[in-house]
Amino acid sequence: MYMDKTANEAFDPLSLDNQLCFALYACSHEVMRRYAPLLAELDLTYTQYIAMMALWESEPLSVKELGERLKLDSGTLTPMLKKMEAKGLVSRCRDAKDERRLVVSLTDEGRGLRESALRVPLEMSKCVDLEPYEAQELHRLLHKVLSSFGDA
Amino acid sequence: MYMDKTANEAFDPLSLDNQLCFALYACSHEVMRRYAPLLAELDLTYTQYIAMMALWESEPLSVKELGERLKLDSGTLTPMLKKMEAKGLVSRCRDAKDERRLVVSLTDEGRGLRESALRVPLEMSKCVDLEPYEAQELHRLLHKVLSSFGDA
DNA sequence: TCACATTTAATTGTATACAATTTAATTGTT
DNA sequence: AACAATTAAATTGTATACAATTAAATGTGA
Repeated sequence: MYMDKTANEAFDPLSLDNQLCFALYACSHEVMRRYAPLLAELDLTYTQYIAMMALWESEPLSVKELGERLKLDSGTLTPMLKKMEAKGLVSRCRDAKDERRLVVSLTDEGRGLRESALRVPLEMSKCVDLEPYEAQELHRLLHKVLSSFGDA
Repeated sequence: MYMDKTANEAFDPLSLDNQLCFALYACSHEVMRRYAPLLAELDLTYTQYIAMMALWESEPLSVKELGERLKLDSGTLTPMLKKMEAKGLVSRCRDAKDERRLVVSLTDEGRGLRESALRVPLEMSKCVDLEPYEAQELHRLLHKVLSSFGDA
C-alpha cells in the first residue's frame, strides 16, 4: 500500500512519504489530537465521543452492536463503557431476554450532553482546510478502502 | 468536521456516518489490522514498522527527529525503541556532542530486515481496491488535512 | 561565570486497541 | 432432556498514544 507517483523512475516502496498507510495513520492521530481539547470540555475522550454519537443515533445498543458500529471489540469497549457508566453517561444492563447480551443505554445526562456536543463538529470543520467537494471525496475514498476489506 | 452531502435538507452534524473523522479513524485502524499479520512475520508492530521505514531512509536519528518524522512523542517512542533495541534491530546511544540527545541507529540486522520488508507494501497494495488516481488523490487529501494543522 | 531559561529524554498516569483466553448463557441436535 | 457447539462479554497480556512532570544537559545574558 504505497503511492507510486511516477510509475516510471526509481521508486522506493518503503519510503515513508510514499505510504498511504502512514498518511492515514498520521492524519488520524493529528485529527484526534485536535479534537481532544474540545472534547475535554465535555469530559469525553475521542473514543467515548464516537460511542456517544452511535448511541445518540440509536439506543440502546448491545456491546456487540456498538462494537460492529465502531469497529471495536469488547476488550476496548468494556473498560471504556465502565468509565462512561461511572461518569453517569450510560447505564449497562444485562438483557433479560438473553443474559449474554449487555445492553448500553443513555442516561438523561448522556442524552443531554448531545446539545453541548453539537459545537464540536462545527468547531472542527473550521480548522480543516478542505473544499466541500474535497471533504466529500476524502470521505468517499476512505469508505472505499474500508469496503475493500469486506466492509462491515 | 463532518460531511454535509446535501447542504440542503435536514442534516445531522452528529451522525456518525457524516463524520470525516470517524471514517479516518476507522479506516486507519482497519488498515493497521490488515498490516498486523504481514508484519508479525517480521516480528514488527505497525508503529515499529514506520519507525524502521524512517530509519531505513535516514540514519541515525535522535528520538526528537524520529518523533517529528512520525509525529510521536518520547512517551511513545522511548518504550518502543527499548523493545526494538532488545530485539536487536536498533542501537540507542547518547550523543557524545550533546548528552541530551539519544541517537538511534540501525544494527546490521535492522538494516537487513529491509529486504524482507519489501514485500509488505506490495502485499498491502493488492488488498486495497483503489484506482491509482484514487490512491494519489487520497494521499493528497490526507496531506492537505495534515498541512491545515500547521503541517510539520 | 553563574543563575536561569531552554532543550531533550525519560517517567508517570490515564486511556485506548486488540489477540487470545475464559466464563456464562443460549442454541441445536440427538 | 442432555450435551456439544455457538455466542457474547469480560479478562489477560502486550503495545501503543499522549499530557504532564521530572531530570539532566546545554545555552544565554548580566
